[in-house]
Amino acid sequence: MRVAAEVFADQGYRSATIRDICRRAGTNVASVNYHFGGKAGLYRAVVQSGGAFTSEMAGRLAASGGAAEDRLRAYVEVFLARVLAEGPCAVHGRIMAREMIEPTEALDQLVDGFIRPEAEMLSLAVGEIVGKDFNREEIRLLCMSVAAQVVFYKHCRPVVERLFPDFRLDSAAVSVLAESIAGFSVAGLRGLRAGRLAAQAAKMKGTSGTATVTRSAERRIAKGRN
Amino acid sequence: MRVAAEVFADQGYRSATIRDICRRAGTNVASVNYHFGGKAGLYRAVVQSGGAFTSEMAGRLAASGGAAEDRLRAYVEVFLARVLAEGPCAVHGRIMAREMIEPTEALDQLVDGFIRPEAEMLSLAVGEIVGKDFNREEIRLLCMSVAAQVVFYKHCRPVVERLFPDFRLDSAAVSVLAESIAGFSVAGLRGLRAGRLAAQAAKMKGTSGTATVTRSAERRIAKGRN
DNA sequence: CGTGGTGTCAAACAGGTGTTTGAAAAGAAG
DNA sequence: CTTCTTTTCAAACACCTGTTTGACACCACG
Repeated sequence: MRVAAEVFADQGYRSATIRDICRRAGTNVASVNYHFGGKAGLYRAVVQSGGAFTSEMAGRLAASGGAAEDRLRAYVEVFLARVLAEGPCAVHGRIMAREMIEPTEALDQLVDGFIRPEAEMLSLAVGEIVGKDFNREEIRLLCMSVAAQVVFYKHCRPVVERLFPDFRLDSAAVSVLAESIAGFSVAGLRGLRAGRLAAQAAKMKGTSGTATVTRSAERRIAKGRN
Repeated sequence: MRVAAEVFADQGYRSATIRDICRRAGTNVASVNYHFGGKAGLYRAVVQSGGAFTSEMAGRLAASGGAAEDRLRAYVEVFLARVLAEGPCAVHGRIMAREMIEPTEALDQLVDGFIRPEAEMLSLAVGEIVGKDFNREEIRLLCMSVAAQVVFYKHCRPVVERLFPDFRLDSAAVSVLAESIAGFSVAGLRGLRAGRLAAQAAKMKGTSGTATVTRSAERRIAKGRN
């Protein structure tokens, strides 16, 4: 039921009431219990119904082909467009955002079915950009740094709107936003790769390395971490 | 009431029931209406009660003093520590996270009282790092990219835990996490600054700069720096 | 002792929740 | 048409929500 997806999307599973759903859908309250076995069954059906997104993502990412940086740019673009999409075709993204904050049993299947494959693609691209000198845990953190920038505008939109009332997210703004996120991320990954390479070169030579590396290394040490 | 803050923090305003709060607190259901005038009054009192955090943040940021990159690192560290803090002293952060997803009237005062001053500090640091060639809107986006990486681990923790079951967030992990976020961000901001400078230099020389050209120029710069 | 104010409590209230029920309607098969 | 299954519907059910109520205990003060 489309209206059920809509209501679940912007009210959350707990706050949504089947009476509201049925009133909007023009049907009876008892019908959902008859066809789905209850509110939970309806929700499960809604969650499982949205499955045309991963293929779209995979398609665009596969089409963009070769260069890792282009794949990352495509990832940010597609991911952001889906997450910020308006209208009825965005309910799946909104439900997923809801699930992240108020997890139900549906989150597990959502993670395994949608999020994990995308994380895999992102991880490959990030790994290529930073090079072989980063281990799996480091790459994992960097992937989350990239993905975080996208979901931020989904999860913190109320705060952003209050903080910058003139900040609008029309389709043009989404484009420059995607470019900003992708540019920042690519620059960060490249910079980290360069820094790691320089640090390794310095270690091999036994010298103290370039100015840039020395600064961040000194900072790490002088920090006196507790 | 501390237990009220606790319950509000991990149940949300709507799902939390005053009966549950009062049962845990060992008091009567009517007392909250007597003292606070209702559930909303209790919540307002709880939200306003947590006000010792901004000063701590401001103190550490002021103490770290001069270099913009150090201030950014301090920002990430303090922000992340607060956001991921466990125990009773973290309820304010958790409530703020809740407010971002399910905004109530309390969000406005939360934004003006806590978030805006921190955003101001972050904006200053980011502006210094990227240099004068970025306008307010660009810097704003970059600030959100930095902050996004921190709040990500708050908002998407359920997803992260399901995606990487071995990913633990003890205090040691938080330290390396902060270092990863800060390092990635600083590298990104530095890279963007270098790219912008190179693009401007190219434009002054009369060469036409499309996005592709700019990107390759960034690449040249990033490689040339080491 | 009495008195008024203050805080606490169990009970009740009015409204909303998901679910169940039993009857009525619609449709398919003989 | 009859019979059977499938679907729809209004009403009721049991439970939970925030709030109100009126009685009861406490306590300083006169």
